[in-house]
Amino acid sequence: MSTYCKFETALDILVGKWKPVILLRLLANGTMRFSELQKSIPDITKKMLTQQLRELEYHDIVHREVYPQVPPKVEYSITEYGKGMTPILQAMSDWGAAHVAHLDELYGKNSSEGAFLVPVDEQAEFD
Amino acid sequence: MSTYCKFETALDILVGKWKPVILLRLLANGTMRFSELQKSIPDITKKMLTQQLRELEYHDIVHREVYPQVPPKVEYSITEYGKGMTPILQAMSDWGAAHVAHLDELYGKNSSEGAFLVPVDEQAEFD
DNA sequence: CGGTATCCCCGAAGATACTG
DNA sequence: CAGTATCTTCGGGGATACCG
Repeated sequence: MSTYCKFETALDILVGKWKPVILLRLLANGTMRFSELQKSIPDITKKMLTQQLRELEYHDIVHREVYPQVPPKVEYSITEYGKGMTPILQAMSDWGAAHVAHLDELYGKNSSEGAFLVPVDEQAEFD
Repeated sequence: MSTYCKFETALDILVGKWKPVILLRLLANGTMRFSELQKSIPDITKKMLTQQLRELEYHDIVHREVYPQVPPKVEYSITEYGKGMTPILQAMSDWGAAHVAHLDELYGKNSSEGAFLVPVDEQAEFD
């Protein structure tokens, strides 16, 4: 379990191809159904969405509310504890943005060629 | 290049199995030779060490100083720009530590069974 | 609708050997 | 000493099918 560095613990929560996106969606939209999440993240598979959500749930970052009815309905949201992450998330986001600028400065903007194909549509925060 | 989330940029720099450890070593010790780094991180291979260092160098986080002599001598250190990361690193570390406590609270300390086999030896900061 | 269960692939990381 | 070069392994993640 290589526990000689507590800050890798923080990383573990953000790592996994989809966790950042999921977190961002939930923070922006508040409460979302499984299918809403899936629609809002075009390329994710059910398997991945489920898996990442379960990990976030284990860490008490995401809350999973099951409505026992047919057809099933499951809603996800950020826990109160999870909201405590926002400052760090925000800090990382800000630093990331600044860093992109720094890289541009160092290597020139041409390095970001065809990027921004994704239209920035509905990102409420942390872009 | 999936650039719809600038904070993944921040993650990229910390991700990679060894980047956190390397960063911590360099922050703690200031300037280190390649071999010093390798010795201080027992399980890393030359290949991995080189690769991760190069990526950090590209991002202007780590400085690489080559002394043209035989046998070669190469020293690595954190750049001034790189030092600007410390607040976030510190924040993540703190949050990580708190989170470990939170998990203990939720699931009990027994979940950390055999951990801490590594003797905590020389971690100057961010533990 | 909100998931599991399987199978499979590819790229990150390990092992080993060689070099200026 | 500080790396490359090459080969191999391993598991995260994708595709697809099925289920309560």
